[in-house]
Amino acid sequence: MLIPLVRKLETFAKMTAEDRRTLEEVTDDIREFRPRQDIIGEDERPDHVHLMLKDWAARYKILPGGERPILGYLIPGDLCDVHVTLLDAMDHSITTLSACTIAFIGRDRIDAILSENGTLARALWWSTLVDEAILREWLVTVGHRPADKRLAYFICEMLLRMRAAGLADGNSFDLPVTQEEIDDTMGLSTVHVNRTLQELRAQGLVASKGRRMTVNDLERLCAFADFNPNYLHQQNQQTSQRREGRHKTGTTMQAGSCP
Amino acid sequence: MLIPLVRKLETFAKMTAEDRRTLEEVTDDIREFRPRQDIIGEDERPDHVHLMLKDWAARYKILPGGERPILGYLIPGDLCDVHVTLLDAMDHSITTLSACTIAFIGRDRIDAILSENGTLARALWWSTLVDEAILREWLVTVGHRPADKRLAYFICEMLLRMRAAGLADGNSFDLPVTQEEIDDTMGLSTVHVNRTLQELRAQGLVASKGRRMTVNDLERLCAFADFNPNYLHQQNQQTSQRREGRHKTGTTMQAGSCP
DNA sequence: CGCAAGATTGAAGTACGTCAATTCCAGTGG
DNA sequence: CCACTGGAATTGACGTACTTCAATCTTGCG
Repeated sequence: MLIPLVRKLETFAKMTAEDRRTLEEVTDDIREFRPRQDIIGEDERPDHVHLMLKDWAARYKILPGGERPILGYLIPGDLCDVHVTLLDAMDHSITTLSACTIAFIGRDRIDAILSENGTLARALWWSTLVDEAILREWLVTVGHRPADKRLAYFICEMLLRMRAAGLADGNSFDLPVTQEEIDDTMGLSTVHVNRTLQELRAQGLVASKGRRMTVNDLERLCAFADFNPNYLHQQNQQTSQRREGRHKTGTTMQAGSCP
Repeated sequence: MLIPLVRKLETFAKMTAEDRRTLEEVTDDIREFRPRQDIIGEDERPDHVHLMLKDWAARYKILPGGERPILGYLIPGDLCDVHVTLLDAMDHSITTLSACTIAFIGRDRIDAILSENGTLARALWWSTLVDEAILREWLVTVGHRPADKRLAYFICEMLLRMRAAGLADGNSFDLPVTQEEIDDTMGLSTVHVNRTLQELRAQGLVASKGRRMTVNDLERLCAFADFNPNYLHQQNQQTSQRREGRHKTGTTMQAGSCP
């Protein structure tokens, strides 16, 4: 269950057996969620932190006009807001997309880890910095790139993140997201997302059947999207992949080596 | 010099005299910057944290097409990335807008504060969470609101942040930003920013002469922009303003009370 | 006073949005 | 095994908020 989190943190620093045990001990409150069920709502004041174990969730806000911008996706291994408990209340909501498994970790237990285990504390802080970097890159993409590059960028990012969690199968991964959710994410209309996706398919950049997204040529897709993966800070990714020998396919494209 | 930082942190928790002294001791490396001078560039690996003391700076990236999206503004009292030193390298750059005064704080000194002073550590973490919340709200605004609301939102936010730093004079504040920089921020063209600003002025919502921005009717501007200040997490702002008696004008509009 | 940066204006083009059907498809029940 | 159903994907026609290009005007400043 914890493999995605451990894999992700190993991108930053080697985890010892004890670190892993600490993480296991702390994730004993595991809950199941239905699709499209709120995990936490705006204005609530959480006393625990959520760790995604299976499937995807999304952060969102509701605008007065009824629109529902999506602010980020949480995939297995993502820990949501290590320090939310410092805030007065949530300024956004989090919902599941598909049926999800999520661990609830009490704030005291997180605080204990942060103060007692230097390696883990640093790794967790590192992951929050990466979350913020992702947010910045989304801002660039949504605000300054045309529709086709937005979608290409989104697919690149999610593939690399899923890889880092050990959940991609070479160049394809499960994308449990409707086109309507993609337009809430990228600030486009459903119609335009649909047509733009068709274009990407027509150019042979991606293929998708059902929820499965396959990137035919990651190098070309990255180039097309001006995707520079440095913001994901996966600098150790290549070595960690090599060490663990996870990938069957010998793709030339690895995180960190996009043009 | 430290008033903006202290004021800001007091939004979260009361600072003792010793906390203030700690902050003062740590800000002994003060440097002056020219307008539009890079403070730190993408791919650099900083070994210190920057604290804005005077005037504004901006985070930005450079796109292959030459565009220069702005990702955030740093105003006096803003501490940039308390934990950057954990990352391999900067994924964006920071530049001054006008002539700035900035304190450089070594990573060891920040780490010392974080491990030795609980109150300050919590306050600093709180401020990083607020930074992230601001980023999320920008994403909503840039991706999902029309041009006129984007600008209105931007002006609301900067006024409230400047107030929280004690740098607004009632409803007006110095906005050392050109229209071109606003369009790099909000993902619009210069021409459209210009026309939209004129519209806001024509509706009597704002007035600006030179670098001075004045909000004529904050309540109306907030309503127009669907501005909900909860994301700034200034919940104690009202009390702290009352306690310190900073404001001359008796504006009805305070952070936390937007409709 | 004069220069360069910034603000403003006009005209023409386009990427994207909206509305409204229609088709596709996974899951359910018979 | 097939028919049914509701959500999701797709398509077409049309409208518009925004962009681009290219001047011109204004302002801060040495």
